[in-house]
Amino acid sequence: MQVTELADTFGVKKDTVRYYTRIGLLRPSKALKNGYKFYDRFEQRRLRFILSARDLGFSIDDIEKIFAESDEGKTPCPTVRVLIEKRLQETEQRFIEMAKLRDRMQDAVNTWEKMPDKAPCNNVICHLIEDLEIAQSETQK
Amino acid sequence: MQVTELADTFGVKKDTVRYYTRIGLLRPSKALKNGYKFYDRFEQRRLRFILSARDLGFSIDDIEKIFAESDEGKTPCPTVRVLIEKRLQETEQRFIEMAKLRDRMQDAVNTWEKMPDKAPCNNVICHLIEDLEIAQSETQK
DNA sequence: TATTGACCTGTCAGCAACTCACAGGTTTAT
DNA sequence: ATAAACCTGTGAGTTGCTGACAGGTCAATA
Repeated sequence: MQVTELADTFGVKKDTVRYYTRIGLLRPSKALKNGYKFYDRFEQRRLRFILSARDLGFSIDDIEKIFAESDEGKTPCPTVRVLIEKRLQETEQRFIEMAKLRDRMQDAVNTWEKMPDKAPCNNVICHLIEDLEIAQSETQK
Repeated sequence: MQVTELADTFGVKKDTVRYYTRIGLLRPSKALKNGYKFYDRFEQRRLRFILSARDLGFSIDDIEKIFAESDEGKTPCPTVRVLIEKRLQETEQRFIEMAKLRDRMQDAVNTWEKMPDKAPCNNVICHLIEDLEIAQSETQK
């Protein structure tokens, strides 16, 4: 299997496979006479693993660590358990921030509906943005 | 005001101010005799604006567009209204994806609690990750 | 056999929004 | 005068890809 077939098999882009290869997550042999890279069953398994781990929020760096351990014959499971805890916390955090951002944005849209456009005077760039807090506190009255 | 004081005033890093300057969002004069950049009241106002817009989810590129319009004397308000709608949708989308990811991760952690560590055999890299779907469907029985 | 065109390859550059590293200039205190 | 502390601008690195591109390969046709 070379890059195109591998990519198609797993539903990813060729460039993604090439990227994983370049950074060493995949290690195809260059056995083909024309010098093209050849991905055997083992590499296919590795790609499947990479994609599963990616879907669980592991970073490329995490996956490298996991591979390093399993390549040495050690079990990567304890590392995996530690890593996912960390990534889960980060995701939780980013989820919360994202929710806050969404609320701020929604508030802005709502508030702006009642506000007119204004040409910029020398002191103001866009009054919608700059007057937002004031406008919102007015609304609360 | 030079970079350090400006950064401290607005609670951002010097490097952030430098970055905004480098990409042209801030345009300090080089009036100081030692060649250091000087940020006047107007630039301070611009930085405040950048930070407000950033907090509302506008991208650097968006902010550039807004500045471009207001610098020409046009009102950026209509652009701002259009842009925030787009950004809000994107944020909503990412929020949803984040929630899904979080749930997948949480499921994995829960499932793994009942699973032992295993050394990698020649076919398996980390069975926690590779057996996850199987393990989860078993749990549902 | 030559040649056209399609397809395939690896490598380099670029994206967002910073952040870090670093060599060197400036200022202050001794 | 000199040393220490601080400040500056610029270049490179970060994450996880994605796109561009010049050139190699191969099957089919003339």
